[in-house]
Amino acid sequence: MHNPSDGDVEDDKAELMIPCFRRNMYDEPLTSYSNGSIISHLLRKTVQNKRALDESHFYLPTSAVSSSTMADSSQEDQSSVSSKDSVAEFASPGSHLSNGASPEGDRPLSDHLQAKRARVENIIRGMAGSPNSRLHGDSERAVSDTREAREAYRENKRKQRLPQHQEHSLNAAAPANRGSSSSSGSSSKDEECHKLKEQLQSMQRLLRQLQEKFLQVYNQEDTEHEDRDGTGTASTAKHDDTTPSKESGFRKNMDEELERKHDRAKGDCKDRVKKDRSFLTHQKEGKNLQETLKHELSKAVSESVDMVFKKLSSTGLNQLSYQRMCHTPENIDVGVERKSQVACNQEQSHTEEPVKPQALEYYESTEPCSPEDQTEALSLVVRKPLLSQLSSVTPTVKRPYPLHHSPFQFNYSTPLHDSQILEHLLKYGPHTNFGGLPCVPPSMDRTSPDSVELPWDAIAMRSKVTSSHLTHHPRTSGLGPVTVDSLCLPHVKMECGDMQSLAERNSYMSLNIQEGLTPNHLKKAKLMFFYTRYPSSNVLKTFFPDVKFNRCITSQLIKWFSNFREFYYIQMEKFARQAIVDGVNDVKGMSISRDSELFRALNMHYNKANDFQVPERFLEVAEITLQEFFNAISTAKDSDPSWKKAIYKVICKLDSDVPDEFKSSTCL
DNA sequence: GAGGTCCCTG
DNA sequence: CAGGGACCTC
Repeated sequence: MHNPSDGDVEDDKAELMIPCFRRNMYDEPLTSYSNGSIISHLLRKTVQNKRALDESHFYLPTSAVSSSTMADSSQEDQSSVSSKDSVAEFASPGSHLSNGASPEGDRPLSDHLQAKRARVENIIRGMAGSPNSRLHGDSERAVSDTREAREAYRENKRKQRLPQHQEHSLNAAAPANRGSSSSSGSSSKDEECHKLKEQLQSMQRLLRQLQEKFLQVYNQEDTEHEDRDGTGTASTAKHDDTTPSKESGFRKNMDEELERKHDRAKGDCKDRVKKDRSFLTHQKEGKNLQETLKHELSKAVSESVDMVFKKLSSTGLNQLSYQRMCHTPENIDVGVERKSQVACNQEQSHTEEPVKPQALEYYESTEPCSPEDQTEALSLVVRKPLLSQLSSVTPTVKRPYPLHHSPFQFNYSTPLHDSQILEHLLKYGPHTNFGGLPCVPPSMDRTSPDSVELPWDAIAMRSKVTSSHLTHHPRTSGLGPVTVDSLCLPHVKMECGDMQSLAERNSYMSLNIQEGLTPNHLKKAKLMFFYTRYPSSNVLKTFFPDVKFNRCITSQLIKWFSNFREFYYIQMEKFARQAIVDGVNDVKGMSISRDSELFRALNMHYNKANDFQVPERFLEVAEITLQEFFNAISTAKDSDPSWKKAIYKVICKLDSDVPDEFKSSTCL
């Protein structure tokens, strides 16, 4: 495409860079928004401009350049690369102006130089120009490709330019402002634009200062490294390409443009540069300064972009975006907190000046609305339980997790919603569990799709916890303050009044007449295993008060725990050996968390319904056990037939007290 | 010998 | 998980 003008580029290098510079600065980013035709169009324009200038066909006055009016008819045929087109292209704007620049040849050569100067001035003014005209003008580009091409052409004639991405943002943000550059939006918009403009101007001033210093250094080195410009540009562009953000394109273009500016300025400011050279006598210093300036320059550009973006994000874009979010809150992963915050944002949206970029704040901040406000705003009963769960389970960790994953992780202080209790009371009934163990009977229907799968008694227990045993087991799960302890049904009995009394009677009626052990007893025994691995007969008698103990029953209970231990130790040995096979060298690597496979295996065995919050102490004991096995096996002690006995001896000392709740006769 | 545990088997 | 035998401790 450059072939037509390859031969005569050199003379007007400075000017020729100007259109390129402008495109890179403002127009090229547009291509990233999908319009390839604009690229080719602009490239053609570059060639045409070159030719027009080289041939000194005419002088394009500043006033003409600043004009945004142009006959569409002259733009329709821009696609063809011909001198004729270029003439028409430049002639048209002029012909529409009062001074009516002549198309051909009657322009003296001195005017050419004047034109150069005017264009340079235009560029400089363009950097400090108001974004308004561009904002409005560019918004038209989205209409159609043809329209965009025209508009791009038109833009090419304008002085005022704003970084493309910025305009793009405003485009998306304020479609209502689309229209001619002269049309004004609301007064607040203008204010915003004005502020933006000022900000941009200040940044541009800074940029120019840096640029000048940059040029000094570059020109100082110029004599030694003639080809440095190319590599410098390439490296700069390469550097910026590594930035994956949307800004990178802009920054890249800015840098490229600055490089070109530097070239241009080399031509324009040679005198000044020569003077400057005399001050830069030390190459090394110059290099350092160069690097510093490069850094400063890119930083300034980056900051400028950030500031503009920040500013823009606080204007129409976010008004619209968060309003959209407000209207479709379900599109977001919302807890009720967020929903309520939407309500707050909606309130705020009525004000004309959102102070912060709310689209961002929407996700980051939870402050704007107080919990009281949330409650007030959310009158739906359905949501309230969710709200209370989210806000009270782990106030500091705002992680809404499904209830059915950890049904017992409730805060003691959590007020249980009446409808929730009622729902479960109706669903399961008090008899379901009150007559049995604190845990859910195997036969219990737990397949309810309802998120609250825990038995009603467990729910009821949440609201009131007695808890002497809390002092015994202060450590709780990391997920919630409720320990396994609160799970036990006895809480209900002790604190739930009539209903609990009913359950108690039921319990006695159903269990006291039984002489044998029931599945509920077995389940209770398994849960007790989390606290004690070696319960004495007395302990068993204490915690199974509803069992008529005889030798057989005692033996059976003891046998149960023996079996529990067996499984426990088998698992420990298995995992310890596996760890050794896997190359674990240090016993410190043998830890057990609730995510551990070993824990899951144990939990599956002793807490199959997973409706019991395993006490942290059990994890500790299990970890110690595992480490004991690990040490014994890794030191080949397992060659001794009775090598496990030493381990048993250690573990049996780690028993904890079983929570008093297990003693309750209503438990069994 | 009673009580308890471990180990094996089904 | 139960049954049963071997073994240990008191």
